[in-house]
Amino acid sequence: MGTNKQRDGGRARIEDVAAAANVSVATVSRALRGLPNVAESTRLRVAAIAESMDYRPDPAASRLAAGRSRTVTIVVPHLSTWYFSTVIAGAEAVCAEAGYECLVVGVGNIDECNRLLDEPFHLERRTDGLVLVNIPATEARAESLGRRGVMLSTVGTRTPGHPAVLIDDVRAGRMAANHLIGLGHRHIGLISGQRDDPMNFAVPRMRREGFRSALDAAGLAFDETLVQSGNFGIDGGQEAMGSLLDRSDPPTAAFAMSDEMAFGALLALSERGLRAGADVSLIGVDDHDVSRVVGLTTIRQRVAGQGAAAMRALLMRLASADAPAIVVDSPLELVVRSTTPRPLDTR
Amino acid sequence: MGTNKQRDGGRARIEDVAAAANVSVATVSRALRGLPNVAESTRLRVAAIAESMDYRPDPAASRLAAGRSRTVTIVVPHLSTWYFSTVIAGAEAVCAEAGYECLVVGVGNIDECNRLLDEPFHLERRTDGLVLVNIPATEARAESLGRRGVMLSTVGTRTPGHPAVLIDDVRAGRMAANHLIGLGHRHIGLISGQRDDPMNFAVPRMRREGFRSALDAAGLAFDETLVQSGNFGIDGGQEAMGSLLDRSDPPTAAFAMSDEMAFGALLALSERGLRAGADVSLIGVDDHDVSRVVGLTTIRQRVAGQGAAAMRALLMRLASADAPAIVVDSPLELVVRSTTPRPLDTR
DNA sequence: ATGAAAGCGCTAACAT
DNA sequence: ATGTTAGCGCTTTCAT
Repeated sequence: MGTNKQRDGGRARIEDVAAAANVSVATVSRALRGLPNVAESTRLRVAAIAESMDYRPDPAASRLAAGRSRTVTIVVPHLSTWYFSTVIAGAEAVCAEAGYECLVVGVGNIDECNRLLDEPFHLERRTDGLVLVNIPATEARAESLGRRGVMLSTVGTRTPGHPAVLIDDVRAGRMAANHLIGLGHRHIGLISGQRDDPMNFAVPRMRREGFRSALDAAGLAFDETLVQSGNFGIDGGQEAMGSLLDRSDPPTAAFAMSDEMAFGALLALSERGLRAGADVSLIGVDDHDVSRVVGLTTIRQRVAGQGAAAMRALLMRLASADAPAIVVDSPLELVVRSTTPRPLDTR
Repeated sequence: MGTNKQRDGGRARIEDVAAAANVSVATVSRALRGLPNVAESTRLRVAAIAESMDYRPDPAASRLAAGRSRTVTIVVPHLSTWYFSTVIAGAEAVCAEAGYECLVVGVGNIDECNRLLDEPFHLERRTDGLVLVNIPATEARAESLGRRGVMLSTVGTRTPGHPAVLIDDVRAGRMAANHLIGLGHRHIGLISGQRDDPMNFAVPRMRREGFRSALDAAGLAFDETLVQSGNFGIDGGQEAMGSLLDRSDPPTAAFAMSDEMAFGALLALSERGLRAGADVSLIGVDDHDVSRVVGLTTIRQRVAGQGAAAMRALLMRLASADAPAIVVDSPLELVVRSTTPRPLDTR
């Protein structure tokens, strides 16, 4: 009765399926992966038998033999931030759907981040592709990854030749400023991300540029001293808004570069007995889940959608290396809430 | 000159290191992994050479040969929720520290979840262990995983024989209720998670039990009609609080089982022109990042610490299968803010 | 369309 | 303390 090496306790191996189907392991491998040169009848029979034996290829074996891992890695600066966890959620869903595994790694600072990208040996053969979220990858680093067979896709940054999902940050700044200007504000504070944050310095710069261009267009002066920087979280916003409010001529409105910073700004206001909307108008960017709770006006972005789009672009390139490096411009939308009321003294 | 099989473009293999160090591959393997029976001098030399060649073991090869993957998987119901993403952040940090990879999978509903656990074939050989966050695993499922060599560790649920990180949910409910009672409230609403949510039905039940026991101890009646259930997010809290407020005799205070539910409750209040603290007192559970922004009194739990602890327990058991199945009781702390002011009419 | 067989790079059992 | 060698389970030429 031929060799019978099937293990009892263990799982079925390709060899067991091959024996049960009376074909070679090569045929099983081809049949199950939908490769050409397998008779349709054979493919069906093998698939049925594999199914009945509950066979799953061992990923480690398949990786070793094929040199690809069917795994992608999402790299984010912070895992627990609303923005990043929402991007991850969007990306992971797409990833799972496609049968890929999804590794996630948080890089606390720029050094960790560069170490990761500079020594692709850590990644090589371990992951087929990287989704970088707000992680700047120089062209050189990207190219070195590419040479080692690691595909790239980014959210919030752009590396020429690789797919990217972006928002128009300049426009975001302009939309926010225009909303405030339209409400009659002439003295507007800017709660900015740190310009020297190496992690994603471009975002603060661009949103600020948009902000400034809106002021220009409205014939308003851009006052450097009304710009306060901090980290992108609640603390950063709280401190920045604190500085603005403690001026002798505090602004009548402020644009915070993220909703979390705006939350911090709210805190700074209430510490001083001031109320958002009534005393100072406030607008953020993101549309954080909690923004509607505090009535924060914001520039909404589709965060989960961005993660999903970046992952989709990556998987497409994994499927065929010469798939185009799509660049997605993710939509923005002004959501008006109570922190930017219509001016009472108008009309 | 011996055989020279070293590839030029590719990465170094163990064989290349062995050749360069004039030892066998076995010795390299032992030396690099810190196994016994390697002369210290040899270990040092091999390590230096491996370092200089920038050698990293191919994880797939090592997995295939060793049968272990040095990968753990974190399973959560939702990836983007504050609670879950914070647990993940805590766990991932520990994981990275230990040189393990960290897979993350979100299971939308109980079916997906059971499918995952019931067909460990997906997991087997793919992951060494599972950190289940608020995912109930029956003893049978846990045992079947164990037989297949997948270790288990849980957060928020407990499976006998496996490490777990828990809070005392009964106590959380009691602490919250006692705080409100101490403030003079006698008519208290309960904004509860769904009792029939199969995902983690035990939590609502236990917090409710603690809530009830505090009422009992204070000689107050427990009014079923003051319990409103909803999902654990903002929506759920908003609807539940809405129902409570629309009663003819609305409660003077409410206990929401999560801060996000409490955020929803705040929304319900402001929709009706009421103010938290002034009109209705409110307490939550978690100490969400944003809670201090809205001045929410809450029962703080150390969420990232829970993820870290669960991961640590898992890694310990991975290191030696007979490490104890630690059960951690994670601390709780009342944080009083403005939604539960001292009663003005007292003293 | 199918099969045979040579690896993939490492670990672990056994030998020395 | 070190070396030899047989796999781990799959993919992929190369035959047929």
